Amino acid sequence: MYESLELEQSSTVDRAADALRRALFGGDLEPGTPLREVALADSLGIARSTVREALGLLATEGLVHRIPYRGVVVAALEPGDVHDVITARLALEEAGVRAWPHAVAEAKQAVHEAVEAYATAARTGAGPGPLAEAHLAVHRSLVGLTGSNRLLTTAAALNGELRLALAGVDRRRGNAEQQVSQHRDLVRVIESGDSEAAVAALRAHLADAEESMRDAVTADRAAPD
Amino acid sequence: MYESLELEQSSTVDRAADALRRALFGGDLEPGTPLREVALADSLGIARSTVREALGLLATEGLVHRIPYRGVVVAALEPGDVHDVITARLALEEAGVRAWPHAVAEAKQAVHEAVEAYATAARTGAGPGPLAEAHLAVHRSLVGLTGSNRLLTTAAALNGELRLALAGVDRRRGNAEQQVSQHRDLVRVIESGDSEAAVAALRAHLADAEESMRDAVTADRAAPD
DNA sequence: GAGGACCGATTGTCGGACAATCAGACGAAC
DNA sequence: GTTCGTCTGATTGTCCGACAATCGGTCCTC
Repeated sequence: MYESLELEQSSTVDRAADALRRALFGGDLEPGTPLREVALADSLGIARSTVREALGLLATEGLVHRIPYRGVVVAALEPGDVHDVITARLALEEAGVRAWPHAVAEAKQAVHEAVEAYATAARTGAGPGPLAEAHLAVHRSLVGLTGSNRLLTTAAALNGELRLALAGVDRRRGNAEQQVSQHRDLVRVIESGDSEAAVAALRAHLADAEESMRDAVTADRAAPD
Repeated sequence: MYESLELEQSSTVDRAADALRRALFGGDLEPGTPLREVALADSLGIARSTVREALGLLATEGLVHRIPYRGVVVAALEPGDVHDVITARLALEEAGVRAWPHAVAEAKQAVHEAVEAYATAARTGAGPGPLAEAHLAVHRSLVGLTGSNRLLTTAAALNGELRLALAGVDRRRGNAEQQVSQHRDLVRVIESGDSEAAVAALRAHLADAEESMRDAVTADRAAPD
């Protein structure tokens, strides 16, 4: 009885980390901007040690970099990082695609739901942030096909690193509907059961994504408005 | 000039985390043992806040679990976790194996060196700890074939979770030489260029490993000597 | 202009303090 | 006898203030 009840407890560190994440994804902070501990502490109204812990969290997520005795700076996605992350994502999502035939029904269902959520987000004209989130949720659902929670969490971490840059890409392209149909096609190929074709489609899709993202990153670097 | 020079700076947190890791891998701590902050603090001769940060590190590595207001306990590898970790490792190493034809020469070289190091470790009768480390290094070198640093770090994290249990397996089996030759065969198949055969061999190898590890974990659970 | 000594700013670590929360014991009420 | 409230001790979460270590930059000397 009462199995569905749940009460999430929120520590101050978590709330601080959330606030910082929102600020990062909001795009107010340029990559390279230093995050001063004392300034954040009395800006958030919490102690410096708590800020430190929150920043440590973000650092392990790859959203910021901590340099000893120099402080924490907003992570900048180098072009080389884009390739690294995309390679990693390909490995994870390819594993998911290959696992489709043996995947549990819920995981398959989750893929469809993620695509539909992405479609409605695009149709209703959601902002760049939520749209990017819905997009990445589709890719995460592919990883979910493997059935490994650990792969899912690493996929989420990788997505976190990309979320900022990806919002820029969507803003730049603005062809959300086309993006959605491209993902619909991808899922259709996956469902067909032809693993090799599905992997090839995924590879092409991610190669395309890498190119767009690399352009976005270098553009940001050239003209950081 | 002087490119080879380097001076690693060690923070107190890192040294504390290392000490705790050694204690964990040393096997003195049973899974489920609570790690009290104040006790560790004056046992290590450092402040409690520093201990907290070090424990946070280990928690993100999955070596310990932190329960709010309850403390951190040594992580216990449930049988379900074994499957989860092995599935994740299979995804990563399979990606590496498939990348063999396009991998850079250094990465291929690293695989051979890892196997040789494993062989000498087995031949010279290294202890269970170093032997397990050499074993896992071989598998990590496979992930290195993908060329993605992020995949390598997640592989390292997954290996960390297994290191404890794996030492138990090697101790139990004691057929180190046979294990080495099995890995030699695996690498030979990978080198052959037949990706499908290589993946099949890897899958069989990991399935075998999963079984051994599951047995070891359940045995530890039944008789935690 | 190269090298060295200072300086302000920031982080890393420490120690102590207090509130929040937990597990367990104890006892009262039905 | 079970359930519930209360209490208590232990432990963690958070805060605060302090100081040493380290960094980047400036100035000064030669």
